[in-house]
Amino acid sequence: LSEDKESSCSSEPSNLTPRTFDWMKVKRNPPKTAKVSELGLGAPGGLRTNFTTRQLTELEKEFHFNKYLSRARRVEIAATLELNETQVKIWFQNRRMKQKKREREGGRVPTAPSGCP
Amino acid sequence: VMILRSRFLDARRKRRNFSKQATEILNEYFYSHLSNPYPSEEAKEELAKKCSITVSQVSNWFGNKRIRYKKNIGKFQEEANLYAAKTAVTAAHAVAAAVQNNQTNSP
DNA sequence: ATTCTATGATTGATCGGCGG
DNA sequence: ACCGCCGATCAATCATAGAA
Repeated sequence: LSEDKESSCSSEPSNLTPRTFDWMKVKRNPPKTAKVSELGLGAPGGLRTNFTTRQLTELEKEFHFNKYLSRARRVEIAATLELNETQVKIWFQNRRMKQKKREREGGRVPTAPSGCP
Repeated sequence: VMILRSRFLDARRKRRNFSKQATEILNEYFYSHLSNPYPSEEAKEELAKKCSITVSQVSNWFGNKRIRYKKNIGKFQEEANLYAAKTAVTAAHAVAAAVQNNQTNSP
């Protein structure tokens, strides 16, 4: 069961070993959203739900109003958009991360190496 | 029908491939750290500077590289050997230089 | 010009850690 | 023990650039 972890620095470059390290074995558990066991639907478990434009628009509107959601508001939004509270919660988390990312390195081009014809 | 796919105006529409040397630098790091290709924030910043790209782009590159590498290790075998040899040569030169320097300094 | 593949970016959701 | 958040990452997908 236990595999060797890592061997620091290799002193021999002739190591053509296609060794498989732990990070290559990492597997994520399938999404818990919409499982087959609940309703007799053809929707297989473990699918990345595609948000509709309407849902995204509403979420975006709400985000502009509040960056963080209260429990009550979350329940409300989830019901309106037909989503789980978890999905709404996660959407807001990801949205906040996205916001921060854009603020940090938003308006800037590292350099302008390529010409502009 | 054609409705429902409007991820309209995503930034990914205009995508520019990284320069050859940037990809070179990123691959060198990736393959010389194949046992754990997860650069720290500091390392990402350094790579970003050397490649003239943003830290996010460095993160994207490693994210894509890791996933695609493990998805099909065989497809990257050549590339892996190529960079392994390259770093080996670099290391050899470094050692040679050190030896030379050592001899001229302390007889 | 058309088809297929390589690749950068996006994003819903997971993992591990932290604090309340 | 439970829950939400953060930061990083995963994994699947999108859309385009480039090769065939």
